[in-house]
Amino acid sequence: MTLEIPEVVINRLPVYARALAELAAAGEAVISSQALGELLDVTPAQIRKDLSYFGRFGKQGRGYNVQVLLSKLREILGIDRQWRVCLVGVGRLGQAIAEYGGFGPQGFEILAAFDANPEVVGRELGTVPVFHSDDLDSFLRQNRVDIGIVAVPATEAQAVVNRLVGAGIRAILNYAPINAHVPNDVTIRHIDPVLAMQSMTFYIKRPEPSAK
Amino acid sequence: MTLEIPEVVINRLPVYARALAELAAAGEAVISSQALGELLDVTPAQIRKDLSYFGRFGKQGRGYNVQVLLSKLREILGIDRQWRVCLVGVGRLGQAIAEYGGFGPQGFEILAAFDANPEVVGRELGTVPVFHSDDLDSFLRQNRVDIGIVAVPATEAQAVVNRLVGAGIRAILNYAPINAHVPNDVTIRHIDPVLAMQSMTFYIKRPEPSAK
DNA sequence: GCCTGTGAAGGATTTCACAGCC
DNA sequence: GGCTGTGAAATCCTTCACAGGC
Repeated sequence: MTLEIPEVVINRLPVYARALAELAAAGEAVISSQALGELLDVTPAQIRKDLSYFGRFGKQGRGYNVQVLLSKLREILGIDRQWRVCLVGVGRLGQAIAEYGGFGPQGFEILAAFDANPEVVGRELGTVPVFHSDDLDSFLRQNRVDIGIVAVPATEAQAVVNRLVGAGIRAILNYAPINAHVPNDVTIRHIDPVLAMQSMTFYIKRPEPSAK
Repeated sequence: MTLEIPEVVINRLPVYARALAELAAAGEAVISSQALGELLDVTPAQIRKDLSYFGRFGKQGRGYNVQVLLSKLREILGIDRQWRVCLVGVGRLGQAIAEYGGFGPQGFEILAAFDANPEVVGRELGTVPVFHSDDLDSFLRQNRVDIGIVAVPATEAQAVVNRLVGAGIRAILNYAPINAHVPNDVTIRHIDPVLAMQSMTFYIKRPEPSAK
């Protein structure tokens, strides 16, 4: 039914939602695609087109009601509910993720973390208990987990992804510097600051010394 | 001269480079666009087209010499040299970034970090000295810094970006959850795990309970 | 008068398909 | 025979521009 919605569109919706949440917090009641576009460096036409995939949320002559549009977007994205997350890998990066305060308030609850290192197994990171990696599969069998976060070394990442996928997890946030393979029905996103840096240097490198 | 190269292409090159580095480390001498594409979930035609923006690096009938292509890509991207980086914001996230071992080996040297909190000013994070934010501008005047990393709270991020841009920095890696504005000649990349999570939930949310 | 929603146009990116070379 | 490099075709995405409602 719903004609295929481009992934680029889906990726922009959370940005819109975040801006709307800020506007709501600032007490703004209404915003036009023009004004929202200026806030986000996006053309107004793009915002309107993106939203039109999902319905008609604005009022001609007025714009969008901030609260209404925000709750529509939250519903569309599925961020109007609580999501259960597990974290695999409790090295420095994994610890930072577990103790990072940004997921909880957005509805992503990290239930448990897993690692093979006896130094961390049994500890708690903030409120996140750390279990042994061997217990990952049984944990996933006994608890509903929606999303997996992978923060293990590159060499182990594909194997961890495979275990998560095998246990039925359909969304993975991967911090390991590899291009992990997943089946079509699994969504994966990569967080890779080094790749981001490496694409920026292209633009700032001084023009070639000369023709060679 | 160089006809405009699409940004999507630039963003893929570091991925290719990383895979080639792994292949090189594994002792592979030659790879075809077909085989590289399978490794990376990219079509062979796309790899060939991407590379064709920059030259002719392959041999018909054989494929690409791994070492040669890798060093070409490193040169194209500008990751064949050392880049000087400063970090602004030494909260939990900033500390994790400073102590993260992934940048150094890729040629990104974090020279200094800045924060206003007296608890951290004067300390060292790994090998990174922490200075007071007030000293940021003078530091940037006295030292060549190519890239800024922003890890301050959302409320302060735009102001920090403005200071970096004002000091002549032309590439910024932003970890703050805002859409910072920069002039056209400045490149910015955003690292935002929450946005990544929020775009995945769209795909895993259960089908609507029913028609309403 | 202002601003949305949307077909249609335009532009960008990807894929095809094949000539040419190893 | 295998594989690159590349115009041309196909697809995808963005922007235009305007009818229609507030």
